[in-house]
Amino acid sequence: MRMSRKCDYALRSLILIGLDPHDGYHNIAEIAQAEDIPPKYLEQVLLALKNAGILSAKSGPNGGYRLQKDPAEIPVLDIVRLIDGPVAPARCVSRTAHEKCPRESICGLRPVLAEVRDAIAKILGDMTLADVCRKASAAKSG
Amino acid sequence: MRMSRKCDYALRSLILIGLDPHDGYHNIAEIAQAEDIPPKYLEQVLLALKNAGILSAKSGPNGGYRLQKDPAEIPVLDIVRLIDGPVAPARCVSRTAHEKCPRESICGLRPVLAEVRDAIAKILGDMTLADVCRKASAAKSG
DNA sequence: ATATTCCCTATATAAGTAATAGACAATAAG
DNA sequence: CTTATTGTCTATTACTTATATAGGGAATAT
Repeated sequence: MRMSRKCDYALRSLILIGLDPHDGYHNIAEIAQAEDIPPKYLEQVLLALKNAGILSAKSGPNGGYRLQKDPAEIPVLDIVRLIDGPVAPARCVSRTAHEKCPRESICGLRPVLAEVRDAIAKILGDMTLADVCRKASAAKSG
Repeated sequence: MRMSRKCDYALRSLILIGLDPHDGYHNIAEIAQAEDIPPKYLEQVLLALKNAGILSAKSGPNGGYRLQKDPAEIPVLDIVRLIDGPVAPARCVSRTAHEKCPRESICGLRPVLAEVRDAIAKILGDMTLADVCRKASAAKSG
C-alpha cells in the first residue's frame, strides 16, 4: 500500500516551491540540496510535474521551476496518481486504470477493496497542496 | 498503493476454505486449480497462513488446510499485513514498522499520510473473513 | 559567445515480486 | 512396513518495477 519515494520527492519539492512567498523560480540543484534528493532523478520528477501542467519552467540563469497553478487547486491526489499511478489497491477496482476480472461478479473481496479506494481518493482528493503547505508552515514556526 | 497478487491469492484461498460448510480439509492442488494459482507458489502462501495460526494443516491422504480460527475473528487487515507488510503509505506513519524520519516534526505531508493509514486500517480491520465470505456467498446465489 | 539551466531519452543498478525446484517429514491405508 | 499422498521448508531463478545515473541537446540571460 505504499507510496513511492519518487512521489515523496515530488510532493516535498512542491511543498518547498509552494512555501515561497515570492513565487520565484527554484532550480533543480537548489531543491535537490534542500531536500536531499539525487539531482538527476529529481530532474525527471520535476519534468513530469511540468509536463502535467503543475509546474512551469524557465531555462537559463535564475531559471528553474515555479507553480503553474494555484496550490489550492492542486489536490495531493493528482500528484500521487501522476507519479505512482492508480491509488486503488487492485486494478479491478481502479477508476483510472480499470481492468476487467472474470470473477468480478462473485468476488467477495471487491467491495472492501472499492471501499479502500474510495477512502484513499477522498482523503487525498480533499487535501490540496495549499493545505499541506499550511501545515508545513505552521509546524516550522510553531 | 496496491495490494500484491500474493495477498490476493491468500485472501481468495481463505474465502474458498471459509465457504466450506463442512469445515473440511482443502489441499493445495484443489485450491490452486479452483483459483488458478501456481501450486508451488500457493504452497508458500498457505504455509505462511498456517505459520501465522490462521490455518491448520494435515499431511497425508485427504489432508490439506482448514481454518484454525473462527472467520469472524479474522480481520482482512491481518492477512494483508501478514502477506504484504505495513498498510501505511509511508514508513514514517506506519504503526507496525515505524521508521523515524528527521523531517517528522516539520513535514506537512505526514498528517495526510497518517489519515490515509488510519482509513485503510479501519476499513480492513473492521472487515472480517466471515464478512467477505458472506458477500461472496450472496453474490454467487443472488 | 558563454555560462546556466531546463529537456529528453537511454541505460544501469537495486529491490521487490512472482514463480519454480527439490529434498524432507508426516499421515493414512493396504 | 511399504507405498502413495500431502504438507514443510529453503534455495534458486525469472521477471518486473523502482531508483538512479549519464549525456547530448535546446532555451535563456548576460
